[in-house]
Amino acid sequence: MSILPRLSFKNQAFKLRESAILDAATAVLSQKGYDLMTMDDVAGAVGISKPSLYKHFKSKEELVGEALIRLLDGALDYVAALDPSHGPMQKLSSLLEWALRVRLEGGLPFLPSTSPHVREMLIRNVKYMLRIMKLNRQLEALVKQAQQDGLLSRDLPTDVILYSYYARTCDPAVEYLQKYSKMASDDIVRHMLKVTFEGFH
Amino acid sequence: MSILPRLSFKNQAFKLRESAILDAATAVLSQKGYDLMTMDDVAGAVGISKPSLYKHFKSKEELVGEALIRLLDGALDYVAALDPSHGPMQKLSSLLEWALRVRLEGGLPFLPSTSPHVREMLIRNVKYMLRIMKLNRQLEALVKQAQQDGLLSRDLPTDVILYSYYARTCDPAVEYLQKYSKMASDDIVRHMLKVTFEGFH
DNA sequence: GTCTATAAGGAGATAGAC
DNA sequence: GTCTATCTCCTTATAGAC
Repeated sequence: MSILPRLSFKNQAFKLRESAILDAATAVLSQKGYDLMTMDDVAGAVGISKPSLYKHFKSKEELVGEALIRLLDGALDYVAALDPSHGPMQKLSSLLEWALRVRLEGGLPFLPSTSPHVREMLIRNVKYMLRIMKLNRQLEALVKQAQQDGLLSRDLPTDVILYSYYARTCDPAVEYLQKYSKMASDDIVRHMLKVTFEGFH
Repeated sequence: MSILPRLSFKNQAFKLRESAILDAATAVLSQKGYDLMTMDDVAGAVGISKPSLYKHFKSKEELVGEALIRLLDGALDYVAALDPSHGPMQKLSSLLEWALRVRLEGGLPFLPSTSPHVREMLIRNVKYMLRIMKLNRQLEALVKQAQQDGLLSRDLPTDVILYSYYARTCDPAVEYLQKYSKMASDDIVRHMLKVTFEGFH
C-alpha cells in the first residue's frame, strides 16, 4: 500500500517491539500489580534499556493504560464474535469463561485494581474509558435481557449483577485454587462459573 | 493489680495511643492500600511525628500486621459469640454480614491484598498466621457440615466454597455499589449475601 | 518519649554520547 | 533509536537534641 516500503518495514518492527513491551508489561503487572511493577522490570523482561522503553511509552501510566486497552479490545472482539444465535446467559457465561482463562494463562484480570491511584489514572484515560463504556453497555444489555427472560433474578438490581459479574473476572479465589489446591484450570473455570451463576447451593 | 499504678497509667496511655495508631493505619490502609500507604500518612492522621510512630511499631510491616491481627481477632470474637443453636449456614451468613459491614464502615477487608509482597509479609508473620489458621479451621468445619447437611452444594469442592467465601468478604462490587449506585449499606449487604449463596438466578 | 533533621535507597524520568 | 550515567523526588527508617 505504502509508497515507502522502508518506512513500512520500520513501522512493522516498531509495532512488533511495542507488542513485545506490552506482553512483558502484562506479565509483570499480573504478577506484581501496578505499584510494585517498575519500569526496570519491564525493560529487563523485554531485553531493552529503560530509555528505549520510554521512546515507546512516555510514562508508566501510559504503558499500563495501553496494556489494559489491549485487554479490553480482546474482550470486545470476543463479544463481537459470539454466536448471535446464543442467548444472553450463554454469552455472559462464555465471556466470563474467556476472562478466567486469560487470567489463568498469566494475563490480566478486568478491573485490574481496586487501588484508588490506578482507578483514577484509568478514569483520566479517554481511550480506556471509551472501551470500558462500550463493553459495559453491551454487558448491561445482556443482563437486562436475561432478567426480562427470567433467566437472571429480577429481585436483584441490574447493577448488583453487573458489578458482581465484573468482580468474578478478578476473583482472588481463582489464584488460591491454582496455588494452594493445585486445581487444573478447566476445573477452576467450571467451578467458578457454577458458583457465579448458582451460588453455593 | 499492679503495685505501681504510675506505670499502669503510663501503660494505659501507651495502649490507648497504640490503638489510635492502629485506627489510623486501618483507615489509611482501607483507602490507599498497603503500597501507597506511607508512614507519614499514618503519623499525620494520628497527629504525632514519624519517629514517635516508630517507637510503637518498629516497621511498616509490623504496623500493618498488627492492624490485620486486630481485625482477625474481631472476627474470631464474633465467631465465638455466635449463637450455638444456629446452624452452619446461619453462622456463615452472619459472619459474612459482619465482614461486609466492617468494610462498609471504613474498616479493612479480610484477604486485604492479593499483592505478592503483602501476602509474603503476612505469611512470615506468625501471630497473624496463627489466627488465620484458627479462623480457617472453624470456617472449613462449618462449610463441611453444611455440605453434609445438604445445605451447601456437594458438587463443589470444599475449597471452592471456602475460597469463594473469603473472596466475597473483599468483593470489589461492594465499593462499586457504594460509590456509583449510591446504594444504602443495608441493601448492599442484603444483595451481596443473596448473590453469594444463591448466585445470579 | 517526643520532636527536627537527615541518612539511605528505590524508582520514574531524562541528558547526551553513539 | 539505543545505551550509560544521572537527576530528582519520595519513602522508609534513624540519629540526636530536648
